[in-house]
Amino acid sequence: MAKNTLAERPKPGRGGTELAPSERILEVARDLFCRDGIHATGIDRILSEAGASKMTLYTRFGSKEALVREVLLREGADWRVTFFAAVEQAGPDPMQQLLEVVPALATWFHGGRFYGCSFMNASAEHAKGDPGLRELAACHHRQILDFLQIRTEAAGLSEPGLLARQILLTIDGAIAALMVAGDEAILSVADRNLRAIISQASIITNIF
Amino acid sequence: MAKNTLAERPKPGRGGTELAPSERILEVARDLFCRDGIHATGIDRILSEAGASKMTLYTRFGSKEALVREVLLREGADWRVTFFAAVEQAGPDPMQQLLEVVPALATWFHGGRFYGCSFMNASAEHAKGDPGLRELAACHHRQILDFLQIRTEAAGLSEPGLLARQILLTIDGAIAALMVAGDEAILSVADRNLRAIISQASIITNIF
DNA sequence: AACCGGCCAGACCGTTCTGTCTGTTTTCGA
DNA sequence: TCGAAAACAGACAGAACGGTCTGGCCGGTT
Repeated sequence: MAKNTLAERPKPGRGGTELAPSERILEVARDLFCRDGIHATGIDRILSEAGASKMTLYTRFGSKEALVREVLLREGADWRVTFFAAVEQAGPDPMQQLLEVVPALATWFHGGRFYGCSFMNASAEHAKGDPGLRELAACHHRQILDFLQIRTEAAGLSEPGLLARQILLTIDGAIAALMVAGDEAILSVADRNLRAIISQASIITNIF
Repeated sequence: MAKNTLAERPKPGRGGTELAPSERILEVARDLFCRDGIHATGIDRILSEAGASKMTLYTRFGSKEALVREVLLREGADWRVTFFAAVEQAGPDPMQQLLEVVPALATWFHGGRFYGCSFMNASAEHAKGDPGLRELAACHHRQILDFLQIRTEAAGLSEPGLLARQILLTIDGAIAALMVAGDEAILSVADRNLRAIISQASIITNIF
């Protein structure tokens, strides 16, 4: 009978906070997609770990593909919040904040939940050039770029837009290399690259 | 009847060169794995496009996983040959060769067969931290690093080992960003990063 | 008290996946 | 010319996949 199955249901919330089933699905899917890959993670596994049923998933999200999309949106948004906060933790000085970029990556990497950039990972395991995926990633990149450019402008560095893109490229490289190699030594190399790029923009500025 | 099926078999070689079935499997698998992803590419599709049979695949390679491994080895080796040749095409001067790194990436990108780094892609769609995959990627990276370091030493740049790693990180970032965004404008940003890094190493050298 | 929307359990469907196996045809060297 | 090896086609198995559907249990609303 199903009389006691619901009574034995795993407690949804720890410490008083109850998460809705669709929310648990989103959280579990995010973890599994990032850790093991999207195609390698089946619906059934997500649902069993989230303690949710298929109906909940398909009424709330519609399809696995739509779930992937929402997971990417959430993961990107959360990443930006965390990353931006870590950078701003360096203090009010924009230059100090820019130099905090690599330490912020280090914090992420050492946090134990580092599986690389979810947009890179998603792109890697889908047909290259997928327009929907490209759009999501472009939106994510655009917002990081804006955040960086505000700092490069405030720091009075030359060509702040270009410099922001240079810094973002350095971040991308560090994330990709960290995911593949899992070696934190890459971070010091990235830091050196970051400083070289910034100092180049500083030198040009100081000349004028 | 199967009397004429083999007679209608697609010609294996164009222009006189006949490839062995296992070779055709390897080539097709490489294309499909890189373009569409490993998990998204089924055995049957590889075999049908290669015009080979399952028995050939499983007697020669043993499993899909082993095929993936061989594909990665071959793809990495071929990439290095092509990339190194493109860099050396710049002439005998090591500094000129180092500056040719980004144009070499541009050639690859515009070649129409650009699907990003196969090691990054494979890592992205497998469990993060897979030791077999890490080893393959580390071997690939090591060989690129050696190639670069020979040039940074020959160019008389300071800390050539570190500089080689800085350049490789720049390459990784450019490849990752190119795969996700598909926008060649990234290449000019990468070129600027490369020059900043090299010029930093030059300045330090010239001081002493 | 009756009801209704949200959720769950799990059966079920058709498809696809990797991998095995049988039997036949081609190829090629002894 | 003959026989072994290689490669073929394709059926098959067992599992997993995404997705649909039924039926039942809840808690909150009226």
